[in-house]
Amino acid sequence: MAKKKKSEIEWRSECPIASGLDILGDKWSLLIVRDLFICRTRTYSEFCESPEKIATNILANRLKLLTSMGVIERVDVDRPARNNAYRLTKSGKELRKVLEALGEWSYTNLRESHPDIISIDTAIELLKTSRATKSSLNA
Amino acid sequence: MAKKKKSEIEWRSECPIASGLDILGDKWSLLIVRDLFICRTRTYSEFCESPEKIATNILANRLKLLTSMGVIERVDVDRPARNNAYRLTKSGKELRKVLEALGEWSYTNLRESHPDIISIDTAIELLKTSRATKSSLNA
DNA sequence: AAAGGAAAGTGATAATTTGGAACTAACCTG
DNA sequence: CAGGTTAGTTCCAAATTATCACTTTCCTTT
Repeated sequence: MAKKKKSEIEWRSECPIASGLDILGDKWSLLIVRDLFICRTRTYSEFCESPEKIATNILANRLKLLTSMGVIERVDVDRPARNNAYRLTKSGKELRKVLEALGEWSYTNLRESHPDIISIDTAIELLKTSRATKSSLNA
Repeated sequence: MAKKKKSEIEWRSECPIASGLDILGDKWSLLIVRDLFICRTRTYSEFCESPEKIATNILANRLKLLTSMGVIERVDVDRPARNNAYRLTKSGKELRKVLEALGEWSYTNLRESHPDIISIDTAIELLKTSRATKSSLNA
């Protein structure tokens, strides 16, 4: 295995929930993971097109962090960045239950304050079809 | 039902995952929820004593936000703040699956970068016994 | 082989949020 | 009714996020 610098993370405690939040506890990281669940692979510019409109520097920062933590990886590890999409690792795929539980909670509990909220299944459909072009193919 | 100002939240999209993160997507909110799952009720100063050491201004801010979103509430709605603990609402209790999934993921996937991480069950034991005093009683 | 274009980032700077510490207000309690 | 506790606020410095222009690389086209 090649060298990977794991973690400049400052773990706040030994608690697994706190530690998960040390990595994933922000508004963007799990959205990157969500996109990869839905589309399997995703290029840099495709991430930028998701409806939440992540800033490019934050995207670059999160992709680096998630890669260093082994949650995502390049589809083609040692080929140039251009059109070299990202995908979930085994570890990343294991986040499925977290995303499903969060999405389900939000759909049933936030509707009053956020009337336009849609179900996970609808969200998946939307994200998939909005960009059903190349990256869904090279999976 | 009395007036509650729901949400000054800016929803980034209609996606339930993104919307959940609009509220809970930070390093602290779910830790407050975690504490309440473990201890059932929790006072302001007890939250401050949790091992991650949240700053008091952020705590106040998050308690206000989670209350306004109906995730937590005062145990004794119309009595003075002093010793008036917080607890989960029905909505808040439904976050259990999110926390469990996150904790499980972290325990199995972060151990390499965070060797001291402990299991959820151990974390629960620790938090419970570290402050098994009053607030676990008035539940 | 050079020109052009698009994709993947970087960098500069402004706005917002966080974190730490001290401070205040309200209330029990003796 | 004095003193200590508890639940916050306020202030300010530091870190993070957002906006947006810029650079670089490499792929295609001629």
